[in-house]
Amino acid sequence: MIIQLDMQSDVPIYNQLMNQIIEGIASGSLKPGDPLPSVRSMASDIGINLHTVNKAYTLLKQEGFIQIHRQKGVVIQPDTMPGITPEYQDKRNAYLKPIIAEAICRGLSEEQLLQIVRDMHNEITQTGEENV
Amino acid sequence: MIIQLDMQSDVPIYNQLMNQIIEGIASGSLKPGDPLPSVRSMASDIGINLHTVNKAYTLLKQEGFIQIHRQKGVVIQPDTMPGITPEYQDKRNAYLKPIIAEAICRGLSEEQLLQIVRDMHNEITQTGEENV
DNA sequence: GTAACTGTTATATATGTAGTATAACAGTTG
DNA sequence: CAACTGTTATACTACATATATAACAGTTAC
Repeated sequence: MIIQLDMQSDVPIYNQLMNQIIEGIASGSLKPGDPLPSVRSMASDIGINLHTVNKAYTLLKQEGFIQIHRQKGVVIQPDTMPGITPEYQDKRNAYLKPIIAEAICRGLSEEQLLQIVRDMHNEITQTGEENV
Repeated sequence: MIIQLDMQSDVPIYNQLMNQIIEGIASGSLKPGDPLPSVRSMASDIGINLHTVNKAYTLLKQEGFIQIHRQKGVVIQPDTMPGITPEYQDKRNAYLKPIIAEAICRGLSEEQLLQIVRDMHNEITQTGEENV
């Protein structure tokens, strides 16, 4: 699990970290039950503070993507991954709508937009295949 | 042009305002050359500060969605709308990737995801038709 | 038992962004 | 001249981000 952070980005570090772990799960490079580094080692590995990692882990735990045990440490959700909740749908649509609206303004056709989503979907699901 | 703001949202007000104007353009309820309220009247209409509106307008101007004239006031871009720039593509993909990754984790199939995009695309482009 | 690790909590600080408030300037319009 | 326009400057509050240091409670290995 290689974490790449952009310190110049307007996206908060804890958010980038969350996204990369979620992308790791989506790609299959992180499988249910797989361990994640401790907050301290992850923090020193990527050169950030302990609390920033802890914030990302805590939020991922709240959303159900990981489990945190005193004994086993932090592991990718081994049981059932979080499903399609109404809160998730609302949040997803809220984030998706402005992106689609801007794409329309800039002249992207519906089919072009769908192709971008297809490409990105394949890019994610095929990335992890090599690492199996 | 009815602006609906969510003061409890984690999305900044100036950002919500930008998004709604962009959605207005995408839906066709705001057409090239259409005037927008002055920063002061828009601010008092929706009950926020002058500078928050000004920030949204200034950013929309920088991206090319509106024009600001001393004489005519603020109008929707009457000439060519901003196109598909490399910066836009990078930003769009950066925002799109985490959404798709989370959808995959939560068990959405590629086709389900595409259908959501189709639905939202139609929802936006058909909303404005009534207001023509 | 002690040492080294785990997540967790508390506190403090620095920095940047968001939002408001007030004021003024320069240009346009009626 | 009066009333509007966008624009700029300044000041302030509030909050989020990120770091730093420290401690606590539990687990694991020697």
